[in-house]
Amino acid sequence: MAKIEHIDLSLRVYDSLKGMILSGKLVPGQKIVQMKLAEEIGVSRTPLLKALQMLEHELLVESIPRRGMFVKAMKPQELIDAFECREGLEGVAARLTATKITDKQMRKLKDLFLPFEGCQQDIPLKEYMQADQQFHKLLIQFSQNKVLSRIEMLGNINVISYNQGLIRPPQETLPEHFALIEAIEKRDGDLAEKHAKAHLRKSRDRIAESLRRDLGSTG
Amino acid sequence: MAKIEHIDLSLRVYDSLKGMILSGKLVPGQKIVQMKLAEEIGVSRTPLLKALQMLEHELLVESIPRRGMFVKAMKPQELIDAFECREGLEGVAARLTATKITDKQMRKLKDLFLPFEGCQQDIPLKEYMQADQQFHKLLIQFSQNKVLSRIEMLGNINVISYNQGLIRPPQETLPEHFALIEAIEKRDGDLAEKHAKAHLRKSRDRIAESLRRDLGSTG
DNA sequence: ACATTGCATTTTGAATCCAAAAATCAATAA
DNA sequence: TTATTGATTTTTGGATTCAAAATGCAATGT
Repeated sequence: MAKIEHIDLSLRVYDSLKGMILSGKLVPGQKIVQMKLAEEIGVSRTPLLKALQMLEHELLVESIPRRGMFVKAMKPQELIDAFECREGLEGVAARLTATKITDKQMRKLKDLFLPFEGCQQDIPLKEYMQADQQFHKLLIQFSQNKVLSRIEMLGNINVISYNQGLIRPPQETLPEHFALIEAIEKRDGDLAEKHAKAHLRKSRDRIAESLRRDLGSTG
Repeated sequence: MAKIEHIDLSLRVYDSLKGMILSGKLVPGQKIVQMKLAEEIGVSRTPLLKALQMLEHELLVESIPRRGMFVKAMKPQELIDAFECREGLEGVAARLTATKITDKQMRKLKDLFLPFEGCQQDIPLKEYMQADQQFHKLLIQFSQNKVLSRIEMLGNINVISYNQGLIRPPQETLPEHFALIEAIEKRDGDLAEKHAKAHLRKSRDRIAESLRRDLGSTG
């Protein structure tokens, strides 16, 4: 007999909300009035609140006690902070993955960027971003480190950067991805960590640069 | 006029519960019956649940949907995973701190281990552990990375290891702390990261070793 | 004795209710 | 006109209630 999945309401609300935020349907900075949103989704405040708390840990929602919850508007400095964390964590992930990865998993990693291998100039941004996203996700998954997998924040940083127009061009990052993949294929943990960190370091620098420009123009 | 602090009930419950868990008053593996515990603390299930969810993110509580919440009993492998994460994150923290630390903060770091400088053999374990704990906390604080500071899990790993008797002797780790402090004082980010990572690496190895012994005897 | 079924109890997840804090807005004073 | 005060409404945090799932247990059959 078929096993019926009783998925918690809060999880469904979580998925739905996360989609709304990442897609921009809920705009950054916007106040979330619990009763209104709950009604809109068609649930009570209880599961909504639980979902919001989850999203808070993912840097997608910000809570100010006794004031309310807001769709998080990440400022450049905080994005930089997040990239610094990723640098440490994905460095670890790359090292671990390099020592543990199976051939089948390796295949999966490599396939991700195959569609873009030929094109020299016109890589479709959105598709590339999704591949990038998936790549980093798999890197962590293949590391088999359960604690690492639970640091949810990691997965959103790319989309947030993308939404803010703060990403480097694919022509620049694609070779970096290939370099990392190559190091992993060689099962060279040290080198994999080095490439992963350098990759994220450069993305961080890109944001830091635009932060300096902003400060220069406004302050 | 004095500003009255309206601290949320859930935060008070959180503090109280965290103390109970870390001190061992709530024993690992034990099921948490929400109604019973709420009654014991003298609140309703609402703020208790919020506190429990916070503690889940800190690896102190485990939730199994539709089954209940349990005081987390961390298995060696998970502890190893956590140390691997710390290795990445505190490596970053050490590097950042080395570039940003003020003289006053430097003083604070150095003072932590002064009480143990003289003693060759009989360093009081508990006090040393607390200094260690505080040291790693300050390292992250001084890095001024807000995202890093929010990864709450980091703070508990030391106490958990201590509770499980899985720590190296102070005679071994004290020099490592001094080496890290020295690198920071020289404002040498690279070296600070190297020392921080090596320090945690060794602690991880210590746990991995005991895991191998366990497996050897039971499997 | 041991496994299986069905019933009663407990406990979780979700909805609702309530009080206190915060936001809104109009009336008043500077 | 711009602040300030105070009443009104809204919204949050917490308590309570309710339904459905999980657990425990006893009765039954093998």
